[in-house]
Amino acid sequence: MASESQVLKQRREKAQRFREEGIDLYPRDFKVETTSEDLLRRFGHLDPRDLEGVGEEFTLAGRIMAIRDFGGSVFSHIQDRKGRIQIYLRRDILGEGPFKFFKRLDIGDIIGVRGRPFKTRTGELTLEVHQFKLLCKSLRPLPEKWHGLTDVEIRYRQRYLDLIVNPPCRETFRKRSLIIQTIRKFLLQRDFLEVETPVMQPIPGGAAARPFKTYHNALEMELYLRIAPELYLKRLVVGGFERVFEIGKNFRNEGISSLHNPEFTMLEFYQAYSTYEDLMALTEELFCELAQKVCGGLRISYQGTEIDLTPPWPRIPMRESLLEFGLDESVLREREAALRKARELGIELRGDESHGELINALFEEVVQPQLIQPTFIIDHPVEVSPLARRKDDDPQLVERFELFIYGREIANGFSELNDPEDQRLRFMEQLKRRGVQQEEFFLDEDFLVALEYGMPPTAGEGIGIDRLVMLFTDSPSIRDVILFPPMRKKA
RNA sequence: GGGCCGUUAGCUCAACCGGUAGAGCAACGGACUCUUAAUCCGUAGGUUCUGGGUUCGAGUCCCGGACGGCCCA
Repeated sequence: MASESQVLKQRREKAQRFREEGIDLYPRDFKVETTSEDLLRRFGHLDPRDLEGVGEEFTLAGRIMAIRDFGGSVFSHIQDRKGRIQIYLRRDILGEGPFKFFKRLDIGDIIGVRGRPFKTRTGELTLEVHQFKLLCKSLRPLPEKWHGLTDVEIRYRQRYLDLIVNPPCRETFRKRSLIIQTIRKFLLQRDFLEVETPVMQPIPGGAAARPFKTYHNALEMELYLRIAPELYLKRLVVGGFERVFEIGKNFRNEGISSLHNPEFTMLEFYQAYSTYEDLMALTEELFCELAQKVCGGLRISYQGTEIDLTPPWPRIPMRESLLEFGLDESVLREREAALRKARELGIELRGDESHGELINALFEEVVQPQLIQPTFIIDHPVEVSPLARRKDDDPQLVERFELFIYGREIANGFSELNDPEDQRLRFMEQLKRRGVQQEEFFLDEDFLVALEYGMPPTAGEGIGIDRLVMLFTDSPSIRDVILFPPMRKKA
């Protein structure tokens, strides 16, 4: 660094003086007995007088977040993983030397304290410090204390600062963890087996997306970061793991937006001897449990809109949904009418789309944005669902559902296609449709072989965890629920 | 990829029509033994994102670039 700011220089000089005085700025192994939250829970409700009877001392540690110096006494707040607690230091309790030393500490330093809880005149539970120890010297000033840190660029690039000074940020990521734990428990309780399948795949399948490419030197082969775990999880169902799930990262080499991140976390689960109807019911159950645990009820607020998760949620066939939202019946009957309508709406098209693809495009344009309350759209065209089982009474449609909330796709599931012949046909059709413009040409023969050994009738589902967390934490952008979103290199 | 907006002290933000770049917090020195945005007195702190251009003079106007945000494809 060419020119260091004044504040940084002062801090380094101070640290240097401490070192010269023989003070260890980074000592090891300070044992903590309790947390701010624990003390507040145990003593916060007590009467000041009753508290005087508590002679016990407690040891905890945290980062100094505020200092109010009164000369002979100092109030300060320290922050640990559970929250903040006020501490109180007095010259006549600590003695001249230690008291003076404390006054030389900075906001941002980490200290360990031991003392007795009491209540101040204003009723705040406070630790009267009898001993303290510097545990880590901070060399940089923290962002300002009451505006906090608002610069989004710094919040993403230096997430640790966001976490230190912005409580809602900590809350969001705690909730993210709680959501994942709740999902895991929910599935384990239902006898699902948690598995891990390859992230690096020779043939990226299970979705339509551009993959990231990499190369393995020893194997001398090109590998792709997975765009979905689907085909591997179904191999496991063939293998007899009748209920499996995986929570992990998928990677799609596509644009970034408030709803899209190149790496994102996905839950996929597969349940044999089930249908998409079973999974819709299971999804309702799962979301209810999540809403209760994370938000305390089934009515949640997202970006100022109330979302009511009370089941059952409407199940609307995709074709019917088009009529419901004002499209003419002719778009369902004739491909030409659908194409005309799509053009009229300004949907970008190649022109050779199948009728089913057009219907799906019309749905996404016209209906999807209006699905604010939880809604299952079911029975998609077969052309946009190459891995789903056809409906027995209409082979042009499949047993599939997508869950939409706030106009966003949150979950996608279907009765799995387990007829290897049909699967091969469907793959071929996909390739025919996309192969021309896509340089990479994939057909997962190994997966087809697995299906030929026989996969029981199975239903499977994927849920985008990041979007789920956005919903339950009222976060407007996917970057708010990803600890370290990707950023261009700083200039 | 396109459009719009933003980037000024460590942080949050000002700066009129182009005329010496300022405040609060943080920091530094001092006073103060129940404060919590503590208070009071004093001090210091700037490559105004970057590179060009216009001008007597640019944080401000023009052009290029970087990074970020929002919207669109």
